[in-house]
Amino acid sequence: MRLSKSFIPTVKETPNDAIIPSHQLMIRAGMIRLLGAGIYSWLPLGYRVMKKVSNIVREEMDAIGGQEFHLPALNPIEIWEETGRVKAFGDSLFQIKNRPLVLAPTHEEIICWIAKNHIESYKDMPQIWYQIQTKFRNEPRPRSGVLRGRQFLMKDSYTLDTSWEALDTSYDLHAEAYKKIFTRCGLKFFIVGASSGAMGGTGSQEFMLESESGEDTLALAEDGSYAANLEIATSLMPEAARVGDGKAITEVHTPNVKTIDELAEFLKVDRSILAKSVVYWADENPVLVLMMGNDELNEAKLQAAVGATWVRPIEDEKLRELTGADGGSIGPVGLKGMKIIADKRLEGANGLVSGANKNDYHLMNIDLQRDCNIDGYFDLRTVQAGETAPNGKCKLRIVKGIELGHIFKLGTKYSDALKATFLGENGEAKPIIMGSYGIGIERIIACHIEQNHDGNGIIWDKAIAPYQIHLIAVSMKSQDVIQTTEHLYDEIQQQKLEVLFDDRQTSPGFKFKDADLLGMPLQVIVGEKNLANGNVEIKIRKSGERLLIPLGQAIGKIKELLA
RNA sequence: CGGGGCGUAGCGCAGCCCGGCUAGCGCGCUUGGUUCGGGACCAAGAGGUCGGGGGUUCGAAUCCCCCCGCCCCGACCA
Repeated sequence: MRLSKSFIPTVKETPNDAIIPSHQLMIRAGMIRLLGAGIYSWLPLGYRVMKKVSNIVREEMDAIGGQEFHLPALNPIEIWEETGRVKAFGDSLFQIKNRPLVLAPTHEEIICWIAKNHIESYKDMPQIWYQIQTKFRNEPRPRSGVLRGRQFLMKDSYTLDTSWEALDTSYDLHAEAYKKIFTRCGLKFFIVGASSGAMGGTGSQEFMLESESGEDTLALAEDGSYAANLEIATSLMPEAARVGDGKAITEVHTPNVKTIDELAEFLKVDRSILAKSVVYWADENPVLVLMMGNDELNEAKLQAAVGATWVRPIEDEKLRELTGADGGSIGPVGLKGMKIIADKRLEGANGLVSGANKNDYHLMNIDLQRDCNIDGYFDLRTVQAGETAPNGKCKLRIVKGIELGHIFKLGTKYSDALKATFLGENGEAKPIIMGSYGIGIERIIACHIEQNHDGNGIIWDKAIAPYQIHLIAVSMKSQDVIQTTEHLYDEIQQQKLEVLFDDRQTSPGFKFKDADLLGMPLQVIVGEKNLANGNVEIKIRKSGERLLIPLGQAIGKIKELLA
């Protein structure tokens, strides 16, 4: 492609609306343009990258036996109602105004619909079905360029299996394919255990990229032995021990003591014998949660523990109505009308201090076994940086991450809802066991730039670079330079290499800056002085290294460097 | 949806507080000329419903009210 004839609108100045490097550079390099919040046009240069990434994904999906579909983005709303997901997605599901249709945010329903109609026997499975298509979600707050958009390109695949064991195999195939995909795209990623959320199922993992711009929080063991989304992360923390032979409960007056820190200070005791009580709504039901000391409650864990579809802190007024006291004086002893659960660290503990359900009073020497009806102990605390990793050998660090992909053992949620069954060997009808696996194509691109750029621009990996070579005619005045670059341009194309040829009538500095901004792996620079000595220059974008090569050997060297 | 910021030429911004000549600057763009190894120089140009609507005023980019859009933080994110 000749730059003089191309539409690659580069921008010198950093756009005002872009904060993170990938977003700024995608705009500056003429890859994308904003149309509305979370809606982007992909311009030719960006679309080349999108196609390359899609092809890598396609190759690896095909390699594990995947079959590519092209599915409708317009879906009858009835199907979504059958699985209860019109309600589950809520406002983030786009609905069409003049027809009972929705814009598909994902495709479990449609896959399941096809399976229901055509998968009849255990002999028809396993199947791996995938698509690379645009999804629509009415995100309340799109952000960070293409990292979170309202319309985005996603690869999803779905596996259909006859048993949970077979699902494990399909799942593992995906995990391996995903590693290859992200590696081929030149990303430094890692895999974390993730929450299954309200989707049910037996497990899920996320492929994450460490980044300050990430929306997820992750706990990572320093020795690499453990990585988990903070929603499910655990650490080794001492549990409360049983002490002495149970003193009787005593009430103490604790005026104006509201927080755990104030309480510890007031009573001159260690935080570890304090049991913090918080009350949450869990699907319309109040639940009291006991945490040790100042341990922070993890709402995702709470939601999973109580099996709720949503949880949120209770309102102050309602709290008073249900317990007779305000937050800070709430406790588990004698509390009626709600479930009480506690963090594992408090399992069976005694000698504890908690609120008396009477403002400005606390109870001491509480024995959870003797004095309370605890409905269950769960891991409910939020892991903090510096805590001991589960293997006991190192510390955990907490980082931000961007989710690139998610693999999910779905189970029978959708096949049950849509009655997608098959006949087993003994003639019995059973629900199809499903898995679902997503990759954000645009996130791969943005993340690649996040990880591979410098002050001058993008640094593409050759696997997904829009072009391999950026050929620069330094001076458009010299006939020698023009003829040589024109000749090189032809030769490179004959070698089936992709080349962007800067044949514009503009100053050398302008061309060099654009070349660094656009970030092709190799720059082939033809200038008058070097050419007079029979040489051309090859600059390696990543290292900045410059090689002087005799003109006749240029093609060979280029091929060698790109091999 | 809560909090904050912004909206003036294609891009980046000044002007607004304290209303007043023809609304400015840099980059980019057009034409001519000079340049040609790190975003060149000279000259001449084109380009604006000052986000939209309403109001106050002799007079509004500027003050008041309503609306829209974009960005950031939070909530949310099968």
